Amino acid sequence: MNLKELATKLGLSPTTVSRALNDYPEVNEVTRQRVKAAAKRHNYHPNARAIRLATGRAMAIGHVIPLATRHEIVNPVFADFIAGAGEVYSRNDHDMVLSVVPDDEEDAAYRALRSKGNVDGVIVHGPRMEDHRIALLHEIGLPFVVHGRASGVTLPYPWVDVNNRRAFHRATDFLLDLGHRRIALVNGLEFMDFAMRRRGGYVEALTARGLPPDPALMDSNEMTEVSGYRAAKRMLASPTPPTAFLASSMISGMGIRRALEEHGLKLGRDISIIIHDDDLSYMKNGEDVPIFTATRSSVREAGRIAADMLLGLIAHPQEVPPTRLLEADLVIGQSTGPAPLAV
Amino acid sequence: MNLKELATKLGLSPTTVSRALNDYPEVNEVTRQRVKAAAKRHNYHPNARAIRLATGRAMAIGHVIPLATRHEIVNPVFADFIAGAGEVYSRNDHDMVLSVVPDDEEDAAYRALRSKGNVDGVIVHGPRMEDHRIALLHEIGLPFVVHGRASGVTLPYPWVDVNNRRAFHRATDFLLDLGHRRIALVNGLEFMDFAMRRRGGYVEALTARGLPPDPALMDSNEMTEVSGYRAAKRMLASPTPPTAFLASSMISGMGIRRALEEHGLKLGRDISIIIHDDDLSYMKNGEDVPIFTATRSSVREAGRIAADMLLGLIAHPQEVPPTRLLEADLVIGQSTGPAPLAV
DNA sequence: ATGTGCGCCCAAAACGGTTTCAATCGGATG
DNA sequence: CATCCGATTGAAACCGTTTTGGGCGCACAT
Repeated sequence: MNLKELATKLGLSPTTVSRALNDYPEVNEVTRQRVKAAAKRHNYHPNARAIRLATGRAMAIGHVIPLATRHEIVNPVFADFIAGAGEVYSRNDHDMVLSVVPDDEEDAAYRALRSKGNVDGVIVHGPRMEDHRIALLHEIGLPFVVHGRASGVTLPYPWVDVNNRRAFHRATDFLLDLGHRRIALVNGLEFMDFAMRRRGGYVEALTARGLPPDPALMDSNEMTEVSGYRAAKRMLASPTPPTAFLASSMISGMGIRRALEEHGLKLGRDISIIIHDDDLSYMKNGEDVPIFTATRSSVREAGRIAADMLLGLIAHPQEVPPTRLLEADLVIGQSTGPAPLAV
Repeated sequence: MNLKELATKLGLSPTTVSRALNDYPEVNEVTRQRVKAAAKRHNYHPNARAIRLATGRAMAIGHVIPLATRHEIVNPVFADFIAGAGEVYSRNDHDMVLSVVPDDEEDAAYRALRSKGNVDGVIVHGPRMEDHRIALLHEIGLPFVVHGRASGVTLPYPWVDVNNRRAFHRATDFLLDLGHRRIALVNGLEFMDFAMRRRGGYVEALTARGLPPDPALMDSNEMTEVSGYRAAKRMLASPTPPTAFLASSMISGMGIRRALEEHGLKLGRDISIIIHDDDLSYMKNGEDVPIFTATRSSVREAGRIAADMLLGLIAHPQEVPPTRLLEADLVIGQSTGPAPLAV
């Protein structure tokens, strides 16, 4: 059942039927109702491929997921971000198209999306410092929103980000207020912009209290259970081990906890942990009571906001790119306590 | 730059240019080279929307992700499955389109995908017992492959699944051989087909040794850290606690471990755990040495296989649907040991 | 010389919608 | 009564490909 068939069945022209269904004002209200009823009755759904060709719009948003050939890490927060963004797309009759490409083909993927025209815009994931994708997308003229920011990029661009710096500053302050002085940072890879900012907040808080940051207490790695475990193991083996950990993710936090347990250290009494909690649906930080004290910010909500922003940008291009900075909550759980008196 | 422009620039008809680029035999080899060179030089990429309309194929595969309105669990294995499938799609010039829809609109989403024609086929995720989606897809004539199986569905249908029953049978046997007699099962939700099969394997192994399954040792819940923790807490509070746990996922396993630690039980000595490990890229079960003894099967590889199967099915429809049963490895880690002598 | 067949290419018709431009009609205006 | 206008509708062009159905020229067999 296509438009032409429906039109003849109604004794109308395809033009009128199309206009009736798309709520154009110039069609008689009676006709419109008749058309809509017939469309429903005959279960007519306009062919998406034809619409896209005719309108020149893809009605789709792209997400390029680079598949790192070496470490092959699929970002764990990705699923939740996608879920949030996807909700918004569905509500607005847009498709979400994911391109999984080897990371050395990422630029080509953006160019292809643009020139083949199968998306109207893209979300940029996991920005790095000086991320070159922003300039690329500007150049090829593909609307986009960055999830995160890219320090060092001078062009203005639209983004949605968590205030990572402030979150980690607060978390560090919280530990300092509890008397901790040797606070370890188990961070993500620091060429990632968010990780750099977190480190910035941590260092800032320490130096504000006259404490020089200790390189031996700073780890930067992929945010996996194992690397959290290893970092903690290494630091705990030191003659002057930390009394508190600041971890970049729930998963690293679990690795740290495993290391602590092997050392017979009781969480919240002998040693403290604060994590950053992306509020992942499959990895809740406890239900009623949080497992870890945490800085929390829902990545799913970030997905919704970014998707909304991008659709808005496509519909009404702005001269000055919109931005949105989300603040993380500090939730107090059972993983933090006063610093033990002796080292 | 579109086909027509390229054609006039070459002094050829669009027909010939199209044929040259698509490697039709009836075009002169010299002409073909000339066309291809020009296409590359002018950076010509055929418009995907036009191709789709003209060919009637969407060159895209759909994945419908129901967004449970109540518990809102985004399946943690989903990201890795998608990554695997996405690799295959990219290699075959297909798009992957994700539809995130409220779960009561899932059927409508499949119908819409079909009638609007924006995908050529779909992957069905998370099949349940008697899953009605299989009949639905048959009815509307949309090619599909199920990731998992649906017991009780009599229609033949294509699927890719892990041998969950055998995996859990083997794991249970392994624990029995170590002398464990009170083995707990911390399972996923048992209306899910995979969970049912796992329970089947577990019960089978127990009864084969004359041990009646104890309902108090069987938990069925969402596979989160918290629910693993709770199940373990509850069971450990019993006067006759288990000496071993069988967990449906890495994440539940971590929750169980947290409970054990609170009870001061040493993993691998006082108590054993075997998990099922989907080999998620962001949640490796250790690197050199496994954290948990586990039944392991890469969900990412399953994604690749399912995608391949679906593309094949679309290109060459089969009368008898292909199926693929993957066997899980049993990898021995440090979380298992002989049953303690006293209860 | 006359078909015949093949190699190569093109004009035009799809594909299924949207959009531009024009037409019709009844009623209001002057 | 002629004209103009707003309300409706339709014919046809268009979006950018693929595909159908020739067409032309040349070699080869008859």
